[in-house]
Amino acid sequence: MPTPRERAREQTLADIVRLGREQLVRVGAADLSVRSLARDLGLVSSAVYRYVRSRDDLLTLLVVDAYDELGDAAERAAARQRAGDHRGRFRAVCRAVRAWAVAEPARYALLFGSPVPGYAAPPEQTTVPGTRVPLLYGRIAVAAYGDGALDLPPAADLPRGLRSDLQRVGRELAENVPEELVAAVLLAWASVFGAVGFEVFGQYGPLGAPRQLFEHQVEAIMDRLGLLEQEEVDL
Amino acid sequence: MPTPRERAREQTLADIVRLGREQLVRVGAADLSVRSLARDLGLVSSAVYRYVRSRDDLLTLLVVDAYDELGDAAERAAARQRAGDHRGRFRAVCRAVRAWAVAEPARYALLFGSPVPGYAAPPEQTTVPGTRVPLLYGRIAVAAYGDGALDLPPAADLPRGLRSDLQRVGRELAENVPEELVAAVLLAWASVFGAVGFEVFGQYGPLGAPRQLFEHQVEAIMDRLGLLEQEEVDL
DNA sequence: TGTACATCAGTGAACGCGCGTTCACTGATGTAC
DNA sequence: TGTACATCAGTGAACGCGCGTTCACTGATGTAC
Repeated sequence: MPTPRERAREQTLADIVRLGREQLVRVGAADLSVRSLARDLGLVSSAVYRYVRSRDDLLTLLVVDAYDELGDAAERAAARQRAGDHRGRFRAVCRAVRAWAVAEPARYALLFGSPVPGYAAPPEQTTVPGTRVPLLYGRIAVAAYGDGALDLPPAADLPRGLRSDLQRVGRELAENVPEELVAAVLLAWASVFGAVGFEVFGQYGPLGAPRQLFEHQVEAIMDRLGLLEQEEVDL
Repeated sequence: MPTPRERAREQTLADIVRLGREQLVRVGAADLSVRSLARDLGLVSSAVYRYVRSRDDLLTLLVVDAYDELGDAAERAAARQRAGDHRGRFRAVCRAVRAWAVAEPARYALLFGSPVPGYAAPPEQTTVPGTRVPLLYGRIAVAAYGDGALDLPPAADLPRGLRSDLQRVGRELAENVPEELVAAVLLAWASVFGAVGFEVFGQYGPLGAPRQLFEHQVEAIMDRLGLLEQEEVDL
């Protein structure tokens, strides 16, 4: 049973995240400021320090918040597809990622753009939310592999250091995940975010139909990952 | 025949770019400041305005400088390979891009990371240097296509808006460039920079062998672009 | 070739602004007897 | 149930800092006659 004081505290903390989010959208991570957040809250600047140890702490809060919102959107999108439709699930995740990024360019930039000068996200707080999307891609690929719906490229002979990296990541997904699967997923993941980043950060220049380009790219990425169409599997 | 005054002016302008570069490396684009650059130059802050109209102007100077250095490195790397070795040229460009990005993370971030808040690069100054690398990829693919060394995916039926985008880009490369080639190059380009960005901005987390991963990814990207090995072409 | 004038790099003061963080404090809320 | 004490959200002043840009100025360099 929370006391009124406790409820007020949680309310204020929620306000801090909400208004911090809005400020992020307005001015970007580098210009995010405790004082201006305090003004938005209707508090004196020093009061914010009752809730947040420092500006870096505030940034971490917003990083985790953003990763979680993106992760939620991606996982919800995947869950809306039939479990066996691996290609549909992969596609849905890509669309969710792009939609979130286009709707929230400033927060996308906080997560995947330049590091904020002088700030390093503390891994113990950001690693778990930050790996939700890549793990989701990995689980989709593993499920497809289990169903014979993933056509991996022939095993290349990889150098030792890389093998052990890929094995380590693979073990976080499931047992006996082939290294080539992990490598293929990492490339697909980087390709999706490369395409999204180029669109959000304006590298494509004045392209008329960015959504159509992305749709086409997602199909190509799935083809190249070896993710088969349903009918190909049924054969 | 330049007067001493003119030579001094050029010298100072060069110093501004050089010290601006160093400051970018130290503090990042968002914290780049006219006053601190003036201190590095041994000038009073207002003196910098004899050379640069504003802080945004200074940023543009550094953006162009960085695009040109990257473009030079990529073009030099390509030129060092045999003209007919398309795969070798593509690989060399990727390695040059990654090497530059790893050596110059702050300048890579300026070009490909989050937009600097409140700053928009003027297209009339940045478009030409900014498109050197993608055009280079495009030219390599076109040359390979001409030699029968590019195995394009089957032509998909693309929506109209996307077709015209791809045709427009294709026309900047050569005549009669198939749309699928342009689409494939755009994806390869985004994939390379997606992978480089993930490495430079730390999305891969503590990966032991990032260079080896990248090497492997470049081969996969070339395979998936349809860029054939030499021996495959000779057959 | 020498002189008068124009150009322009660099100065120093000033404008108005915002920042993160600390600290002693007040007064309302919560708790133990 | 009532009272004494402890907790803690929020205040207001202060610290020391840095920023972009303008402006009237000085004095050296460049140019036209």
